[in-house]
This record gives sequence, C-alpha cells and structure tokens, in this order.
Amino acid sequence: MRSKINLMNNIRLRFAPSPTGALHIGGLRTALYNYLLAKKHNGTFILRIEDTDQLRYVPGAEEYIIESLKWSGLIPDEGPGFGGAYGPYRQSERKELYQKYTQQLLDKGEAYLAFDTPEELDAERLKDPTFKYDARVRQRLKNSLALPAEEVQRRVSAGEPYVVRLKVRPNEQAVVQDQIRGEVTFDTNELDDKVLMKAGGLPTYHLANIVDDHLMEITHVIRGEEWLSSTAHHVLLYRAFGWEDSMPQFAHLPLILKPAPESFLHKENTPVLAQRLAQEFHKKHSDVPSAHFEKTEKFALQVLQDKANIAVSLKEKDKDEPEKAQLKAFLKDSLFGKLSKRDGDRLGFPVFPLSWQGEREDDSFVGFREYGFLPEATINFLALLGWSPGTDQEIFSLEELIQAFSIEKIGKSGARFDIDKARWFNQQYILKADTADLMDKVRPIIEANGHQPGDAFLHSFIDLMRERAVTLLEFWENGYYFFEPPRSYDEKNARKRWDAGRSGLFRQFVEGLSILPDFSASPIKAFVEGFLQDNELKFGEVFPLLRIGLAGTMQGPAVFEMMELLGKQETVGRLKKAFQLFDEWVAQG
RNA sequence: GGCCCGUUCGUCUAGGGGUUAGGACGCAGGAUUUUCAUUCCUGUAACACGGGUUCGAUUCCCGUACGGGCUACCA
Repeated sequence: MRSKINLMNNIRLRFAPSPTGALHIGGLRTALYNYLLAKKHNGTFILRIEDTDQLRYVPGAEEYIIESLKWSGLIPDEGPGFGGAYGPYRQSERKELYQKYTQQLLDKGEAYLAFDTPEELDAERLKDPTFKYDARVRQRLKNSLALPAEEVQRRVSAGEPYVVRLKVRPNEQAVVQDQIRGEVTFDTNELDDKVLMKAGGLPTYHLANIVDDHLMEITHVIRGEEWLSSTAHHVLLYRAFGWEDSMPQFAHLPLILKPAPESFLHKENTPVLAQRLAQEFHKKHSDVPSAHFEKTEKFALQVLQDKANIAVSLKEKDKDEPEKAQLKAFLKDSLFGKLSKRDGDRLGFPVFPLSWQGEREDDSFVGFREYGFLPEATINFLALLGWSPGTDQEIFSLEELIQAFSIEKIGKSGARFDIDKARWFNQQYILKADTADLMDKVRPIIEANGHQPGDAFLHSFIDLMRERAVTLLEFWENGYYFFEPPRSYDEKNARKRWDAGRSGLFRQFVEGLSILPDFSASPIKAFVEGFLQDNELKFGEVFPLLRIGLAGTMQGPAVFEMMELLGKQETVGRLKKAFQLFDEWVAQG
C-alpha cells in the first residue's frame, strides 16, 4: 500500500482516448486536467490508445489525437511515439496480456465463458426491456456456469465463439471513492455480468483499462462522468484480481453541455435552424414519409420560437402519435444534453481542436485552430470550464494552470459550452501576444488569400489590427483591404456624406497628398489638418469619406496610420477612384 | 423504466449557518477616441421548490421538481 506521505509522489496519469474519429473538445479538457495534475506533482502524463474496437477504428484518428495534444502543448511523457517503459501503449498491441489476465480470472472463478449469441441476447431484451445478464438469469443461459462441463468443452473445441463475462456476486457493494463526488455506492444486484473479452479475442474497455492501469501503475484516473456508472464494475474487477489495494484514485469530470438554447436562438437564425433540424430528422428517420417534411419543419419552428418553453413543449405526452414522439425525442437530443460534434456546424462554432476530414462531408469539421483560435486561449478557456482557481484570476498560462490546479476545485455540475467566452479569451491572448508570434500565425492566412506581405508591412498591419481581431481569421476578414482594394463601399454612408459641390476640393486634397515628400502618419496628419483648416471643413465631413474610399467601410484603424501603411501610391489611387464613384452615385441621384 | 450524479445571475463560476451573495462573459448605458475596436466607469441579473434541524438557513438533512449520465461482444 502506498503510504500517505508518498501519495502524491511519482504520480502517473493517463489520457486514454479511443481512435474513433476526431478528439472532442471535452476529451481535450480531460487530457488537460490529467496533464495539469501530473505536472503539478512532477508526475508522468501518459497517452494510451484504446483501440480495442476494430469496428469503430478510424485511420488517422491516432495521428489526429497526437497532433491535437501537441498543438495544445500537452506533450505526453510516455505513449506511442513518445517512449516509456510501460509500453506498448496501444491496446491492440497488448492482446496477449489481456488473454493472460482473463485466464487468471477464469482460474479464480471470477469470470466465465458465455456462448449466447448477440441475436439471442437481443431477443431477450426484446422480450424484457430490463433484461440484464446477471446472477438471477445466468443459470438459464448458455454459459460455463449453467452448462455441463463436457458441453462447454465440446463447444470450445468445436471453435464456437464465446465471450468471457465477469461473474458479479449478488448482495455486495461496490464503493467508488470519487475525488470530486465523494463516496458513491452501487449495489451489485443492479450490476450485470459485463463482457470482459469479446468473441473476437479482444478485450472490452472495462478489462483493458483495468489491466493497463494496473500494469502501467496509474495512480489517478481523471475521466468524464459518463464513466462513473461503470466504475462500479471496475472496482469489482480490481477486487477480482486482488488489486484493490493499489487501485487508482478516481475523479469523474462533469460533462460539457450544449449551449443554452436562449443563447443562440435569434429571430434571424431560428427558421434556418428549424429547417436544418427538420432535414436531419428526416435523414435519420427514413421511415418517416418525406411528404411530412413541412409539418416537421413547422413543429420545429414552433418549438424554437417559444424560447423560454422549449423543454416544456418537447415533453412527451401520452396522446402523441409515434412520429410526433420521435420528433420530440430527436429535438430534445439535438437541443439539450452533452455537447456533440453536430452542434458545431449546426451552430457555427468549433467543437474540435483541429479540423477533421471525415469520409463524408457531414463527417468533416472545422477546428478551433482553423477558426483562428490560439492554443493558449483554447486551453485557458477549457481549463475554466468546470474548474475554478477560487480567485478572480481569469487569464492563465499553462505554467500558471499547473501551479493553480487542484482536483478539489473541480466543479460537480455540467458546464454549458459558451463560444462567446471562448472568443473573449482568444481576444485577450491576441491583445497581449508578441507581434512576431502573431506574424507567424497570420501570414499563412494572408498567403492563403493570395498575398505575400513583407515583414515590415505585416508587422505594422498586425499592430494596427490586433485590437480589432478576435480570432486570427478576423485579421484578414476585417483588414483584407490592406492587401487589396476594397471589394465594396459603404454606399449608404458615402452618399449621405458626399457633397458634389466639394468634389473639386477633394480632388485638390488628393493632389496635395500626392506631393507630400514624407508619406508617414504625422506629416499626413499635419497636411490633412492644415487642409481642413484652410477650407473650413470639419473632421466629420472628411474622415468618413476617406475611410470609405480607402477601406470601403467606416470602421478601421486610424486613417493616417492606414494611409502610411497603404503607401502614397495606393492611397492616392484608391481615393481618386472612390471620389469619382461617389460623384457618379450622387449624379445618379 | 431502473441505477447513479447534479442544481448560485442568460452563461462560466466564487462563497458559505448571520454577507449590501463576489468576479468574469454577454447585454444595456456612459467616458475617452476622426470611425470601429481597445481601455475605463456604471447598470442589469442568481441561491429550483417544499419540509425539517437551528435563535437564524442560500449554506446541513430529507423529499419533490428539473437537468445530466449510464443501462452494447462501443469506448
């Protein structure tokens, strides 16, 4: 047994994702908390790939997971490609180990063989929806506990497929000491005989995770709350192996939930969302006649429009027809509960750290990185989603998070995902980032749009735009006109402010600009101010027109700085062109 | 349905037997500014409900409601 003093020494934590697709943002948070606790105590952070489900295995997912961790700065100390003395770190490469330990359990009488086919079990569940493979029913089923030994032998030698199940004893208690929730007790009468070894010879998560955590000397298991229920079985497994004394400490994290419907439902997007949900519903339930689409959409819209009562209107009623009940259930799943990959493109925000290209288009997603989020900001945002330092500090570097982190400060209740908060964090990081750093990250975006800015230009551009960009992408979106002519002009405001009578005066103004010997902000300023004074013009009569002429919009950095960066030739050219356009507009009336 | 977990402003949360229940995001207003943004100031808004325990409960206990998770030869 570990002594108390020793408890936080040499701690070993693992992040154990399954390579079934892109790593969800909730998974990244789990990785982060594992990493933080490990690093806080100079422990070891391990990556283990749980690829025991060959059916759900997705090529590229492991690489994706590793790239995501690297992007986030959570570098494993051990793991596939990272070395370590406890490998291999891919469960598919540890098959013999699981077989060996399964045999151990079999020998001890803690597990048994079961020959029931999936079809037979489905039939049982059809008969009785509450069917559970447990002590009460196993005597009447096809397993090594119920069948005569000779028959078991015969079936095995005949190569008949079987699974190995944990023999759960009735009338016992499985107690989980959870670091976040305290003591959670389960009655083994409620627990089924979980499959440990699948017919294909691969272990289930339950077995693999216990064997590996034991062999890898994992001291703390931090994982999502969806695992809390099955932890009862895990405790039983440790008991069956006789490893209870070295069982890791468990901490089950509250889940990340979908954003509150009130927060994303606006007049403009409600019909769009209703339509989208209707489409998804019909796609999922092909048995529903497509002629009902309009009806579906109408109901969805009706539900969404009454923002405050969505949950109430989706409540099942006995008199609901099956199709209505189905629709309600679908909408409820789509609008409430844990954050899912669908929510991202449905609502227009990232749910994955990095973009993911699935086989089909509807299995492809844009990541935080590609949306223009900085990894530091993403991590900071995630850290505070479910954990709090107990102080008013909001901005944390990874190093600061390590110092401040503790399991006791993790919250108990689910946290709703809030993209506005994520954006705010990103803005904070952009505001204080090194210009050189931003240059490296913004340059590819500019280049992707067909421009090759020089260092000095890019440097000034970033200084001018950083207060006006919340994401990296917005440097381009809000400041593209530094690289190419405005695509459109704020016509309404131009017309309002353009006085045809002053057309000549403005031409004179451009003329003056074009002969300035030093085209930097302060001489430009001096010139413009002088011009205004000489011609008795007010700021408000000139500046907005300059802005629109230069950038197309009334928003943007200081005009003189803008002119300096654009350069004389570009400035003069754009203004000439714009003023001519304004003249035409006004002439047209 | 069964089992398990949870519930403080719209959201993320601090707090905790006696507090003007604190901060942040958002939203609204104001100041600064050639616009926008940044920055600063102000405002908005919360202890789910019902019973206990107690001199006193938002805080502790029990119910109810609501939310969430699990209920596979998936993880």
